[in-house]
Amino acid sequence: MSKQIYKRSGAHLPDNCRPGWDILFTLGDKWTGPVLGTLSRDGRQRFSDIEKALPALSQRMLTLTLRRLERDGLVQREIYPAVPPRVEYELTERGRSLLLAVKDFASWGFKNHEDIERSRQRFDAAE
Amino acid sequence: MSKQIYKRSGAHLPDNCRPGWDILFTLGDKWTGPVLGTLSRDGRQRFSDIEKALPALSQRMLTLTLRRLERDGLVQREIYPAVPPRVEYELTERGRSLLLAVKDFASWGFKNHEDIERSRQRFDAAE
DNA sequence: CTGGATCCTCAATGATACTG
DNA sequence: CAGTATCATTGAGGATCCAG
Repeated sequence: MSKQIYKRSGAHLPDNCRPGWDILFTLGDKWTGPVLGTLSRDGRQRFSDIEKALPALSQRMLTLTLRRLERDGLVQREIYPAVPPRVEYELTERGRSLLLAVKDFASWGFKNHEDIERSRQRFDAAE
Repeated sequence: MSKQIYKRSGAHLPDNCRPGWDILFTLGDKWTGPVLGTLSRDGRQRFSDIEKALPALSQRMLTLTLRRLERDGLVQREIYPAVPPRVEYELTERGRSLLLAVKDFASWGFKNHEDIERSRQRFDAAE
């Protein structure tokens, strides 16, 4: 058995939409977005570079997030045998294509986030 | 202060992408997708109808999920004063437009889920 | 430097009982 | 019927220490 690096899944989704929706469960966890974004913006880089780019992200969560992304074939990991170790990460073709798709989707968020904020404030004020 | 119905947030995201990405944190929780999908497919309906359509969803989580969606202005709630109570839910215009955007994005998932599955199996087998 | 192993906390979810 | 209140579970995420 492989080590469990992730328990969350889209298993509760109806069969007919699971293939499309369960990627949302990957993107929905806390650090997948920032890590993908960093790799997209700054290109191939080392573990410690990503760490520096995202100070709030703990070492442990960076490792886990990268493993999940590697497992899904969104990120490629390359190890340079040396002392001290040197490991570089880079988006795969699939990873880049995902980011393009997300970007289109994110534009909905940009267009609507102010309205949503107003909606939330109205709702909270009404209680 | 309003009752906390949700603690999760995109607060850790970089300022420049938070407006676009934090909707993913709403969609990323367990039941938002199924509930939106049900409302989209079956149209306006009662609390108990949604419950029946999603047997694995507990009453409590349905209530919470609907409140969050209502708070974001994605779902509208209408109460008919009567005994026994009758409450109907329906997607708002904003909710429908979100679903359209998700649909486009989900097509990436449909196109890639088999490759991702294979990638996962390879990764798990390699351990 | 990379990242595995442990322990700990708390938010998300589930289960159950109760009520206007 | 449509919730609310409570209690239990559990898994994501954080902190720290250790190792090749």
